[in-house]
Amino acid sequence: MYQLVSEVGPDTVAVTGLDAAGSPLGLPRTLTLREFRIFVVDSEPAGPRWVWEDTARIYPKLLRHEIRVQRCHDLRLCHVILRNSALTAHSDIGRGAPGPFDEVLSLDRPEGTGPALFELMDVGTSDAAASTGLLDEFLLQLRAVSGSEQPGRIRLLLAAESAGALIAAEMTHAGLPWRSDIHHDLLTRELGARVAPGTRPERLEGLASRVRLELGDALLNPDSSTELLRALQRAGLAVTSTRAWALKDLSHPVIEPLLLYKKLSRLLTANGWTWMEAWTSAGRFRPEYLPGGVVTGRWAARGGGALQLPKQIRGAVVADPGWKLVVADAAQLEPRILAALSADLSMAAAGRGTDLYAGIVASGVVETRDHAKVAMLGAMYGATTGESGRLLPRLAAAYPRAIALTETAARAGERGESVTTRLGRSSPPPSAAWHATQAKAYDSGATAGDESRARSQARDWGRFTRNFVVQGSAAEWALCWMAEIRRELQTLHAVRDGFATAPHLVFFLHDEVIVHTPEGLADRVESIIVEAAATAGRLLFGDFPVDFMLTTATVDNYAAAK
DNA sequence: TGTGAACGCGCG
DNA sequence: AAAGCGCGCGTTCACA
Repeated sequence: MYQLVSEVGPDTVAVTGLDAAGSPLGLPRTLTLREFRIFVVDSEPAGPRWVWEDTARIYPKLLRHEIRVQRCHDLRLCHVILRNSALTAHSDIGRGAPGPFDEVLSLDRPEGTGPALFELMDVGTSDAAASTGLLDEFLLQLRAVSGSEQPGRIRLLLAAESAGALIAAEMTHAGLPWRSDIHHDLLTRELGARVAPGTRPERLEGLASRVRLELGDALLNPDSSTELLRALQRAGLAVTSTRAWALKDLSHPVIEPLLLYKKLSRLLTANGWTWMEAWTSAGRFRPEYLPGGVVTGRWAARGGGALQLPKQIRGAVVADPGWKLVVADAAQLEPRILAALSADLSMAAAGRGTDLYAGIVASGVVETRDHAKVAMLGAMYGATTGESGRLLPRLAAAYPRAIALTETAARAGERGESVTTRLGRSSPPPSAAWHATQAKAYDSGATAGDESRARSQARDWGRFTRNFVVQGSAAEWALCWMAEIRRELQTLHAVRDGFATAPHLVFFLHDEVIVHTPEGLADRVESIIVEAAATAGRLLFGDFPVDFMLTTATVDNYAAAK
């Protein structure tokens, strides 16, 4: 049922079989990684769940030893969920004093460095003690789940979160196919020939000179927002910021070269040659993903800006010869999630078999797709002004259940309460400073300033909780989608096949995945991805009739996907 | 010389 | 004045 794995040395693990209740079936066995590899291959047909402290810490090492597992339970990630979830608030984990699992150790330490959690547990460092520390935590987690009001949901969430951790490590291991030669050519074409770091390539320097000339300031550093703002104001432009959107509609000869300078300067500093050498090697981009890195349950990434990969350079993501990239993104994911969360049949119907925003237009709610989109985003983000604010009443009239859900979440946040996603991830409580500001507004001596500060801060938190429910539930859908894709991809090839021969996930961006696959399997991969979206919808929302539509493309390079 | 805030911009 | 959510990262700039 379960196999509890603890690291007891650089190349050894202790493994203990557990029954469904978490009771040990024997004593821990200490195995070298070579032995463990054989053990895993022999055990996998029985479908065990491998329980360990921290996937980000142990699994990269296993992958380097060609060890892959189907399922795991990540104690670190699951602890965070159970500790905060309203569904397990009455469990020992929910109520207990902070322990070693409340430290966010692995977020700050690269893989394989620093002590394992059990070493901080003050239980001794023998193999048995290491296993005992993890087992105690696992038992607490099992009890928290079984004692929850919604054990099915929280159990699915823990499984999905853990699957995500496996996928993240596997994606880093496999890497995103990257053609440095194409990247280099693109940089050279856009910026000019490569020059030493700290200096500007020819084309960029030319643009900087034009900006200086048009603003009559020969010493201006266009990278300094302070200097730039003063120079723009001296030139007679009524601006208070140098952001591109604030400049784009102004009529002045400096604007065109300045906006181009900003665009290219960003390319150079964020994804130029320095980035290429730091983050790509041997034809792969290997970012480090951080599952659970965002409070809502979205992933974050560290180094290389994996989740900000600009469209500008996606042409460098190219399938290997004889392979294809299957790119899929969930169309209008968050509004569909909102429709299902709120059981709003009208909104679900608007998205059935079609672009959801187009469906809103077809229902006569608003006139254009752009209006439908800006109104929906405004409803989910809490916009009150501008076009979005003006359109909101029409949306509320057409989709009262959906809009009521967002409003209810916002009001809860304004009162300082937490909100919970579909599967049971709860928002963090506001800080002590937040409560202090609220309390101050109710003091007898409160000033108008105290009151408006408190109101504004309450609304800020309301916008956060309003969005938390939708963004967090969408993240859960995406994790289930990806876990299903991963599981089904493995039916396409023998279990022993590695990343060099079998289709595998190589990229994930909130509501979008890329699978790298041998050309001949691309059609079947695409079907798997589409079917997995429907499965994820059923896992979260049962029979509620909401479509999760995808845009899919089988391409040679990522830029061709959109 | 190091540190952290502010700014700006990339992604969803 | 405030102003729609969530992130990471590079640069500048003020300050210890």
